[in-house]
Amino acid sequence: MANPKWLNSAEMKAWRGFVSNSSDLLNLIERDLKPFGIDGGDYQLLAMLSEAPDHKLKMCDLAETLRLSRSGLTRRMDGVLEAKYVSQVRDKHDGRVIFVHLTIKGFEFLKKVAPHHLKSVRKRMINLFSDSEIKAFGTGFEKIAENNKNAE
Amino acid sequence: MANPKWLNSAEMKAWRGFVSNSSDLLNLIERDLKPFGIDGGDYQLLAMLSEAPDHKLKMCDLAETLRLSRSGLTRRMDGVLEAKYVSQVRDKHDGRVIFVHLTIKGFEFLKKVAPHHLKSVRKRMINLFSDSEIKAFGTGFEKIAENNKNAE
DNA sequence: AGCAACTAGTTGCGCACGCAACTATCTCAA
DNA sequence: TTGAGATAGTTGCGTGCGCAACTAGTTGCT
Repeated sequence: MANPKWLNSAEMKAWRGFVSNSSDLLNLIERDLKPFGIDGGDYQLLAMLSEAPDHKLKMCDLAETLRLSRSGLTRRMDGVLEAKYVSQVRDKHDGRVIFVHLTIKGFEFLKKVAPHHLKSVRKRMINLFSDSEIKAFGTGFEKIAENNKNAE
Repeated sequence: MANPKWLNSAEMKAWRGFVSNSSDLLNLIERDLKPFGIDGGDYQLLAMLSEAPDHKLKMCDLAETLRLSRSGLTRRMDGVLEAKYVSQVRDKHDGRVIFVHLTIKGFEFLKKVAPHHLKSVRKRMINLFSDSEIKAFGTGFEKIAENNKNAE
C-alpha cells in the first residue's frame, strides 16, 4: 500500500477538473431550469419517463435510473404527483409494484421545457467541446460505468 | 427558442454519461474512504489545506475551493476541529477573517489516508482511461470551468 | 470623523436525501 | 400448502447543505 504511483500533471488535471467543476456545472444547469418552475431532479424524472416504453416505469427502476434510493424517490414523487405530471398505477400482475406514468400534462410540460434545457446543456458543456472531447467523454464515462457495475 | 439543435448520439452519450455516472463515481470513491473514518468532504478539506501555502486558508477561500456555502463550511468545520485535524486562528490584520490551519495531526492523518484514496481514484477512473481520454477530460473540464466563471 | 456599503463568519430554518425498520406481496423449495 | 427468504414501496429519523437574516469588522466617500 506504501507508494502507489502519484498522479502526473495531466492525470491530476483530469481528476481535479472533474471533482471541482462537475458540481458547478450541474448547479448552473439546474439553475437554468428554475424559471420554468422545476428543479433538476423533477426534470430528470420526467425525462426518464418520456424515454421509457409507454411513458411508464416501475418505481424501483425509476429510482435506479435517477440514482435515488427507493425512499428518496417516494418523496420526490410527491411534487410531480401534486403537479399532475405523473400518475401511479398498481401493477395487476405483481401487487408489490407501482408503475409511474407520465401524464399528458407532464409530457406537454416537458416538451415546453426541453428546448431550454437543451440550450443550457449545449451552452455550458457540449458546445464548448471539440469532437474528440465529446468522444472521450462518451468513452470515458462508459468505462467508468462498466467498472462501477462490478464495484466491490 | 423553438428548435435548438438536438444532441446527436455522440453528444448524448457524453452528456448522459456524465450526468448518470459522475455521482456514482464520487459515491464509490467516498465509500472507499469510509474504513479510514473520514468522509469525502472532510478529506477534500484536509487535502486543500495541505496544498495551500503554510497549510492554511481563510474560511471564505476554503469554502470556495470546496464548493461550499459559508454556512456549509462553518458546520463542516465542527467535525475536523473536534478531531483536531485543523485549528482556527483569527487574522491579526483583519478581524473578520479566520484562518484554518492544518495541524500536525491532520497532516499525518492525511498522509496516511492519501495513498489509499489515490489508489481508489486510479482504480475507479484514471487507470481506466487512455492518454487521450485523460487529456480530453483535462481540457474539457478546463473549458467548462472557464465558461462557468463568466456564467450569467 | 462619520456614515453607508461591503465582506467574513455564524445561526435559524427548511429541504432532499440515505439508512434502517416496517408492511405487503411474491417466489421457491420441501 | 406452507413457511423462509427475497423484493417493492413507505415511514421515522438523522444529516449535510443552502438561503436569509444577523453580528462584527472593514473600506471608502464626503
